[in-house]
Order: sequence, then C-alpha cells, then structure tokens
Amino acid sequence: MKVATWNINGIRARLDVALTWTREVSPDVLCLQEIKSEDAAFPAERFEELGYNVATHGQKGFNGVALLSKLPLEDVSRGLPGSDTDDHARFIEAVISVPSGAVRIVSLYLPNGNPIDSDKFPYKLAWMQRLERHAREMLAREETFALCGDFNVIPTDADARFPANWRNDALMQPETRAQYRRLLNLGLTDAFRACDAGDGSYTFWDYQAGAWQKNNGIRIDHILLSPQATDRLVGAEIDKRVRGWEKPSDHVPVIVELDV
DNA sequence: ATGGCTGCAGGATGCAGA
Repeated sequence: MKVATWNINGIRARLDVALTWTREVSPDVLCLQEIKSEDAAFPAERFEELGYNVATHGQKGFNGVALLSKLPLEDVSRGLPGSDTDDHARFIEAVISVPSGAVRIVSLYLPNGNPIDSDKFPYKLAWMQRLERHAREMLAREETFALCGDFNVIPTDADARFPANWRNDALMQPETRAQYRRLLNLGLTDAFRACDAGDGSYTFWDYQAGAWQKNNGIRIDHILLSPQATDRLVGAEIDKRVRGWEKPSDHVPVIVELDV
C-alpha cells in the first residue's frame, strides 16, 4: 500500500497539479494539508472520479486537512483530542481495512509557531504535547498506524540546506526539537530517514529568493510509523520533481510503501 | 533585504505561511 502526504497549499489553486500527480503516482492513500477550503468547497468529486473516497476537515481561508483513499475510510475522526478551545482544522484520522488487518492513517498540519515571541509558539508546543498524548494512546493499543503530514519541525541540522538561517525560527527551536524527540521516543520511526540516511533531502522550498533554484530547502513533512507499521515498511521517498512543475505548492509529497 | 512569493477573503489590503 502506497501512502503519501502533501501540503498542497490551497487545493482549489492547486487542483490541476494535484490531479495530475495523483493520476500519475496513484497512491492508495493521500493525506493533504493546507487545503485552505471549507468542506463544501473541497473538489471531492474530482478525486472521486479517480476512484478515491474523500474525507475533509476544512475551514475558511487557511489550514484544513484531508484524507483520500481508494479503500473505504472507516471511523473518521476530526480534530486532535485534548483541547476545548482549539478551533484550527489541523487533524483528521481514519481506519482502513487491509488484508493483514487495519491501518490507521492520520493527516496532520502541525502549527508553524512563528514568531517565537508570540502566543503562536506556545500554541505549537501545546499542540505537539497533545499529539504525543494521542500517539501514546494509539501505541498502547498496538495499532498499525502512520502519522502523516506537515510537522513544521526540522528534526536535525541535516534536514536543512542552511541550518543557520533557521536558528531563530519556530521550526528549529530547541523546545520544538525536544518535543519532537519525545514523540519519536515513544517508539515511532521516521519512515524517510529509515530508508535514506544521507542529508540533502528536503520537502519544502520557499517561493521567495530563488530557494528552489538554490536548493535552499528544509525537510519538515514527515511520515512517522508505529512499530507495527515499521515492520511492514518497504520503502520511502520524496517526490521533489513536483516543486519544478507549473504553479507548484511550496511543499512536495512524501511517499511510503507498506506491505500490508 | 526590511519576508524578496503565494493563496485567500473580500472587494483594499491584511493575514498567514516557513
């Protein structure tokens, strides 16, 4: 089963690119972030025509996540547990029945957190703590699951072309990295890193200042696997071709192959 | 470079992004 995650940066502005890529790569599951649409405005029928079931958790203007799957999406749940006041649409999860049992897929858009002296940064850290709690519960159930999405975390200096540029950025703060490690240390595996130990692989290049042309990128889109999912990991890749397409998202898809 | 693009809401620019 091929599972992909992609921060699409506006599904309506990006529909042609998204459909072209989906037709070509034909992932079994596609997790989208930053759909920047309310549920009713998401062009679900265009993906249903390609054979996908669609579940969205959108909001007006910004944020918004979606799950697309060739197999039915069961037990769809919207919103990250653990807050009564968080009204950002950043989390959706569902279960997919597969020959070996069931796989839970999460599509998440972790808060950016900039600037770090604003209340956005503690919001990011609190969101990460809620994610850790949620992951702990899923692990306790020994589920086969994948946390897929834009984590807005540069895990190590090897994940940035110019680490010094990000020293004051929320994506690379010591607190951010420490909380990300706490998540990993529960027993999750960074699927891409498990398959590619080298540096120089990125998932985001800014629109500004020729970042793509200079390969001034960062790796912030991740797929984290539970131990049961890691046992079934076949491969992982970043499809950076897409960043060079016409009217691209500033993020590119990350893909894992699971033998389920 | 002082965020140098980009999408969105709304109907001009301001916000958000990373």
